[in-house]
Amino acid sequence: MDRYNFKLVEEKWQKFWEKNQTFKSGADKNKKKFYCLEMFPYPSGKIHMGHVRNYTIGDVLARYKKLQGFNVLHPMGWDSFGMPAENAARENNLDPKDWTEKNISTMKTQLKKLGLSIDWDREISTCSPDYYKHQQNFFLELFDKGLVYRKENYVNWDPIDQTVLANEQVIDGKGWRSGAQVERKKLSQWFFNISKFSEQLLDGLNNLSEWPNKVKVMQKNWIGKSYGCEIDFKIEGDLPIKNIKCYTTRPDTLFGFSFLALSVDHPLSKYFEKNPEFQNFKSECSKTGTTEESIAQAEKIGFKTNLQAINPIDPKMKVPVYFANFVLMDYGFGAVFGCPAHDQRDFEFAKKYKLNIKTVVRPEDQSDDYLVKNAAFEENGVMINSSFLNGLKTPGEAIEKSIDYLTKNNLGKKKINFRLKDWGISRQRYWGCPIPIAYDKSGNIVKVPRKMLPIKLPEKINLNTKGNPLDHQKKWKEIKINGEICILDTDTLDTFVDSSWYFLRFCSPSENEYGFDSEDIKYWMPVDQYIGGVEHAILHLLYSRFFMQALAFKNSNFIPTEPFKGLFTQGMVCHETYKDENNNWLSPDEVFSEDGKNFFENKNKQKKVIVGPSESMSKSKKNTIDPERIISQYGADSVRLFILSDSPPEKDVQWSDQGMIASYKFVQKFWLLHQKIIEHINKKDIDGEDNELTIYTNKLIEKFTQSLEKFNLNVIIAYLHETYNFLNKEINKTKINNLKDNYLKILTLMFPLLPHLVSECINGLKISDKIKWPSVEKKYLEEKFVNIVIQINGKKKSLIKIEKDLEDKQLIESIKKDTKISSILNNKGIFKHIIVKNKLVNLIIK
RNA sequence: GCCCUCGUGGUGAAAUUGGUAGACACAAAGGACUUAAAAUCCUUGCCCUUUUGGGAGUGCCAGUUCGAGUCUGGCCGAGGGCACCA
Repeated sequence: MDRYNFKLVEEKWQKFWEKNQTFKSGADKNKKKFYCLEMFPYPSGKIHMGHVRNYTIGDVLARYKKLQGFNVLHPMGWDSFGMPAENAARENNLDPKDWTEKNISTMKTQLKKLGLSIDWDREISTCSPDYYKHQQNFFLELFDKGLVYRKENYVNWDPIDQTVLANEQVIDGKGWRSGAQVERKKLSQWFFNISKFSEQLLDGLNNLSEWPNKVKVMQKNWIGKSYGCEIDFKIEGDLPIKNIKCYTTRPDTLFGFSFLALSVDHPLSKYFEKNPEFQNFKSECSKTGTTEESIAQAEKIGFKTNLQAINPIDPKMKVPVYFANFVLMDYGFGAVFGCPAHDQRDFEFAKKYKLNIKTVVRPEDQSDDYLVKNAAFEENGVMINSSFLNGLKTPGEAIEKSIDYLTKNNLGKKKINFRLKDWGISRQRYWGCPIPIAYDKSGNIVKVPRKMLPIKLPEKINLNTKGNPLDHQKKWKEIKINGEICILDTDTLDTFVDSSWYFLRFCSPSENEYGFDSEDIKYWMPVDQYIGGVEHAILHLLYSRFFMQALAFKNSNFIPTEPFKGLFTQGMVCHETYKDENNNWLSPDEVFSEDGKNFFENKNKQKKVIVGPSESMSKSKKNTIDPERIISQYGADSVRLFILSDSPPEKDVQWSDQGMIASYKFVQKFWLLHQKIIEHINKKDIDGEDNELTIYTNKLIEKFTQSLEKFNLNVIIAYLHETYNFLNKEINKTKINNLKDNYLKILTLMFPLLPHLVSECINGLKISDKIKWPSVEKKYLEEKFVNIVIQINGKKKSLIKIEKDLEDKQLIESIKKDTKISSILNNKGIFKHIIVKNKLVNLIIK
């Protein structure tokens, strides 16, 4: 018998698929389609195990759907703009383009070795001008629709590197590279008006029945719809401002009003600019940075003004006005009405500045003289000390009545607010899509005419400059528009813009005039199954949903839909972490163990290794396993099998060398079994039908298909082992007349998981027709005998095999004859019995 | 602090959705084959019993039910998300 040579076989079939264009999506638009998409990778250098898992899951699905007769679109591309290229280029004095292209070529070769069923003719790369020229066009389209605007916004500013930092580049309030204290700085930047679609984006979630609930909840919280009220406060003091608008969700607690707090960026702050104490306070606030973490940890501080705010609902009540660090300018109106008794944050502020704390809500089980003492009371309750609201339940009645009152007296109105902020898309970086906007001599915005697109990035420029590299490109910046010299915007677009429409581009990757062809979109969209990491649960997925809305806005040819009908978020690949005595990370290759418990360094076998917890594979912790090495050692099929076998795909999976070897052995074992089966088939001397094998096969088809539909890929691999065990045991007893048919069906089930091995096996069956996903023949699922569990008082006591569909009386009689049961019954009377047809009988005895 | 998810053998996990708990696999121990090793195959798995057999058992405590890993309430633990959002 031959050993299975995965190297030869895998190479052979990969060549075969390529030559026959097996994975090219069909042009026939009358056929049922299936769009299977995995999140496209950032070309960081080499593929990692996370990619292997992600793309294997997608590949199993794509191959399965293809066998079911769907016209499958399964493309791949590169999310190739972004900071790593720029950083790597700067460090090694390279060009980001060269670096990126080299990585793409490496990773493409690696992905091909995995045997993925990808239509490579549709490959796209976001850093290619062929791609981003359409994106620049979309930018202008949205600009014309009024969905893009320019606004001053705060950024994390590194004063040493003279650059803007992303939130994750700020560590403990300091720049990751320079270590300088990060400042808040105002910059004029471009924004997409995503908040305009808050309502649609929230509503749309209800239709996404094939999305994980977790992701929908995260998006819902992110959008953050709240029901409340907008209130006008009159201001007394020596300033020309006489009114301040506030947003609140608790207008019922207005009688507990104790201070008004403003953001330091509130328009009113301009009257305090010259006050040195206010300046101090403001810079104190700005030191906290813009990261959420730092804001959350900051102490609540305030700056008292000489102003007073009047309670609209009780004009005799006048309270001080403060500036406070906990009030954000971009939510509500940058002003908060403080009610310390019923808001913990206000409570802490009031304690610190010794402000009045008036209780206006009591718990339902307390009397009207209830007083708030150590913490704010934020629960449901009953109104007290609140004039016409007294005795009402809150929230509910009391909120309704207070809004009614404010509306009738023209003091405020009902308002729905969203937490979702507009999407800032300007990045002060080189390696991104240039913004197709220029400025004339007077600084006015000038759109770059469409026929001048794309605005290409300048190549081979010096990146070792301070600030934004494009700023230094004097020649590039100058552009003649309608005869006038203008200066291009030197910012580039957030790379999330690139990935917000790439799934549309895959439908028409070579369309030249526009980003996509509307006929193609109508056929292929939405993506039937999108697969990727849960880390993109909010931003990428929300932005993509927004992009569909924005394209459809004021465009009757484009119907707004959800881009991703089904979403699957796979878990990460984890590995134990290792450190040496000096606390340096060690890679799995650098350690060894004889007993699996004690680990030592390879270099110096005396040195003990500290084994840390298993964490998701990352270069920084050195706990990675290189897929390329594993593929060349064990073959693509074995790796695919292992990466899916140990855990459900939505959960994290533990890398295990033993598990990997076991998968490899399975492939080898199966090949031996295959040869035995072929030998058997060729005997042609045992007559008759083999019902047992046919029944087994049909049961398998049923449960295999069900589990596959539910993405229980680890379970179908268990069935695979079961099937191997069954065939291996039964093969010599099997009659061969229908062996070939059943075996082909079994191989077809296995094909999506182990495409190379199975292709080779099917080849050995000498079958000329194309294989199809097998369907269940119901008649083989019906059995004459069933196993019935016998319980006594709810506890399992025995199991009998008996004819199906017996009458209750007959069944009970047969059960009484069972030796175990009769000995337990011992002539005791049966008090009651419960029968679950063909499954279980529960006898109740005293 | 709020929201979500999850707790099953030594390990990764199954369980037709309220009906045989631990399928399948990894690891371990014992055995078979072998001159030996590797490879392969078989058996075992918590407690009591020599065996036949019996019992406990799905984080903990209650409840619903003929019957609970699955449903309800409370508690404990782990993971993830959000957070001065007014």
